Amino acid sequence: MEYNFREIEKKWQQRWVEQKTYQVTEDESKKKYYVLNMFPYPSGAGLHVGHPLGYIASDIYARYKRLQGFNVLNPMGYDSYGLPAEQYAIQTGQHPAITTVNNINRYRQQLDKIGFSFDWNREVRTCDPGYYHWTQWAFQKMFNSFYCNGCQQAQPIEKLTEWFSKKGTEGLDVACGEELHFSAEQWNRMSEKEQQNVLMNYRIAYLGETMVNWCPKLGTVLANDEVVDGVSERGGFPVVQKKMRQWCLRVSAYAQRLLDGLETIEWTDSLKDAQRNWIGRSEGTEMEFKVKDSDVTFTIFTTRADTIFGVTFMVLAPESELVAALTTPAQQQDVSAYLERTKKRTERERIADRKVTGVFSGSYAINPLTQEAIPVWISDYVLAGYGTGAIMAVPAHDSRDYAFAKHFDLPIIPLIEGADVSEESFDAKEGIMMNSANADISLNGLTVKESIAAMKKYVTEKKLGRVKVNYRLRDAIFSRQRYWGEPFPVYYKDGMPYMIPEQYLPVELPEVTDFKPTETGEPPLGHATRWAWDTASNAIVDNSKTDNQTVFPIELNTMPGFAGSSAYYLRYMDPYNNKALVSAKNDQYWQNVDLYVGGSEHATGHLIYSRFWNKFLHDTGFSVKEEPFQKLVNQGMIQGRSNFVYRIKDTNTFVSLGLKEQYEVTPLHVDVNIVANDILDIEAFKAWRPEYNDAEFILEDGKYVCGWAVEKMSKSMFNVVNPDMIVERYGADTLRMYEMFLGPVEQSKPWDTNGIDGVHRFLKKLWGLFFDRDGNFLPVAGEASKESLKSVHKLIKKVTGDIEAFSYNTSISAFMICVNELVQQKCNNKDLLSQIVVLIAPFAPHLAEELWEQLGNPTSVCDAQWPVCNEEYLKEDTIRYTISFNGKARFNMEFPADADAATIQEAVLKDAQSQRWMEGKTPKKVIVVPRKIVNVVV
RNA sequence: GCCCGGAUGGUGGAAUCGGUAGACACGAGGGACUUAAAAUCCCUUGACCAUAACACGGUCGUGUGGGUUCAAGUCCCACUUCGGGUACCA
Repeated sequence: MEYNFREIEKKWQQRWVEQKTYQVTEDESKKKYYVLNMFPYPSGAGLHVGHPLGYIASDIYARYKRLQGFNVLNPMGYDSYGLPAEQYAIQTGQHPAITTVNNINRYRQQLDKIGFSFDWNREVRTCDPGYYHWTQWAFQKMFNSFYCNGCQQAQPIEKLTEWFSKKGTEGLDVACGEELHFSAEQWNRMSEKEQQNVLMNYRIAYLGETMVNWCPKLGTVLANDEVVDGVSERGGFPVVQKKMRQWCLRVSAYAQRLLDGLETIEWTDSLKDAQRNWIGRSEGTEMEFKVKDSDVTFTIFTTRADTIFGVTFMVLAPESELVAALTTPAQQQDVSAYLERTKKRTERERIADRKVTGVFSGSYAINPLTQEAIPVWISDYVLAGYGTGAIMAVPAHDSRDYAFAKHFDLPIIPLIEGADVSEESFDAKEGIMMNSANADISLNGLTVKESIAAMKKYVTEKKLGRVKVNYRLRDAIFSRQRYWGEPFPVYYKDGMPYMIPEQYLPVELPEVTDFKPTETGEPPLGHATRWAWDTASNAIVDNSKTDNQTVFPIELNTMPGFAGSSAYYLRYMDPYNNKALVSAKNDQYWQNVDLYVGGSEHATGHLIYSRFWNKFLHDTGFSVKEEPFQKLVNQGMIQGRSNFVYRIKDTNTFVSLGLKEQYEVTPLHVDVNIVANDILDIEAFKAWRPEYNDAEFILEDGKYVCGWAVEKMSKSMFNVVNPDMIVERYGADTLRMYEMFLGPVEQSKPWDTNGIDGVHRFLKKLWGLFFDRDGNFLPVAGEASKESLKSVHKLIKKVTGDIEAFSYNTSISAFMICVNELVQQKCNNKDLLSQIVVLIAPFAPHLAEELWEQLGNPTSVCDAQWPVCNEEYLKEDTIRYTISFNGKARFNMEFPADADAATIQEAVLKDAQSQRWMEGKTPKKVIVVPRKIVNVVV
């Protein structure tokens, strides 16, 4: 009987649905295991063969864990808010909700064919009001919280107002936008509006005037990680800097905890490094500089306090508030002109040409150690947003300062012995200091590291400044000028934001007919006619009723993509709960994600935001674990493998790859689906496009050989392979196994359908162990042969280890070896074959179910028990040693498995063959590597 | 520039602690079965040398150049090159 995968897969997919095989419930009697994939954005193009890679990998793990007796949560959902649906809506007028649902349905159809063990009963969609209820709720929580630096935790804002009313800002140590100073008295005298304005400086979700990445073409701001090379990640449109009032999340408050948390989770080092770099912790010193002939002082941040004796000028960022204060009347004109010029240059231009520009402010600062007057310059190589927006420049030991000094002909004082600074600066933090002394302190003779420490101490003691830690991590901008996103549950009274009361959430996205910004430049929600909040009736009402008494306009921005994806893993734990994001009970049971699988492109976006979001919820008592994703695996990208044909110039004749050098040819992409093993199906090619109907071919060995290259998988390269097609031709089990067989999960690799036959053959061969050609069922109960026991138990050990290590490709190889051995051994032992079925179940679930049923088991193979390797069967009587001379392998000898090194050594030296290789010399040394090698050094 | 990760046959890729490369699979070549095809099965397949043949054997081989070691794909130093991240972060 043949392996009829089509029938088998259809049968079992149906049965899984009917019997709710993959529905999971909280079960205190079992240990939990939570497997999660990064949920997809359902794009219009559907799935290609690369998308399911991570899902298959995690599905295998989920099924494996279930077979080991864990209660496994393996959910799936959709990140269904986003730009493409909205862009499509703008172009076609089609409502994004409709395209989104269509796309989701298409995804679902495709996913269902692959046989995942997802519990679809727990599906979430970020655009579903029942879901974004909790996104809005979390936002309000953040609005009503501040971050206490002392206790390293978010706390309710009431605690802060209480403090203010008693002590003002005295002794306050909290995360804030700018340092404010007021007394309790002053606070108590403030109007409500003034108080609200002050609180905005401390809230974790706050409205802030910030420089944003504005994309005029998309009409929206973008987060830093949505901007790539100065253009938008989606669409590739130019992005400019613009100051806007935006909702922000005080992610920066969590910088240290985000850093520390990395130590407690099992992620790859490269991913942790990427996050560390993104957070960018840097320990340094803040130092005060007096301005000459003025009572102004300003603060700079430096990591190289040791180089203070080499400061020859100071630089302010053009946007710095100090610029106005330090510009002298004589320099006013030049400075204004410079500021005007830098404003016009976009970030992109600044990075692209990297010209040294700047202007002298006219003021001088006093070096606190040398008392020398040093000029203060203004230049755009100093950023307003980092540190204090002002630096001390040490051209000898900083390449940027060096370039500036050379350009404007400023002095360069070397501070490190032996450093040649005539051509370039010496930036390395190593060497012995010189030229660094005054009456009070000398760094001369110390190493750089010692000097940094010495200066920190000195600066602190002399109150010249303080030791300070800076982070590169910025607050996240949380407003988007878009339609297709979560609306903010916020209304505006007297220009101040107020939260719509929690019990009236969710605030549902209103209908609009136009998805573009309004004519007055407001976001698309400006088109909504029913978008005002009545505080009297607590309901959304018509805009026309806005009266500034009880009815107020609602926020027109929506939330960004990462809002909905930041806590979805918690929602899967309790998706139908309408009282809470997740019940305490379910949260307590599932804890956090044990294994998270997704692309590394989210390293500095989603994976930072959701860690932040979860830490915040943890602080406020809603998530038991501080870290959301315990172990993380990055699956690699599946690239496309394009095929080419070569057309001879100005003809309709195509020449095969091997002969193309003889002609002048143009390579053209050809649909990979009409090419097999790089051989073109000529008839299919002729039929592919009308202009090729009468194409002619120059063949080699009667075949047309195509060229190939690895490129991104995309329609325009004609290299998209659809999983449906593979499933149709080979079956889902073959697809699943082949995707894993292709190489390590973490590695990026091109999709090449060519090798798939091997895996398919393997499944047929496995089937052949159960059924002969006539359809007789072969397995019978009885005693297994010793060698079969060994083959199978070797496999159990290998596969178990490999799955744990996520090394699926080697594990599939092991299956192939084992099945070959069993075929050779003509093994028909029912017991052993049953074990094979369980082992293969995570990889090829449909086939496994079918065989499991044929073996007479009444329940699903999903509820079988993972076999355990019995080491007894693996024991060998004898072990083959490789005997080498001077490191060169010469011959093999067998020894009893329990022979000790001395016995082996002696036997080898006595052996006739050894005598031959030793040529009468006496051996100097004999090394016995247990179970492997005997090396004789002569 | 900085940080991270790679480089192994015609191809995808194997190879715990350093243990004597190329597992497994594809492709290719040859053969068996078949009227034929498909399917299936068997043999060969890193390069070079040796050999009438069978058998046995030799040299070189994991991006390049050095080094450590009885032994290096694996460790160390320098470099080439390809990915990924990040970028005036003081």
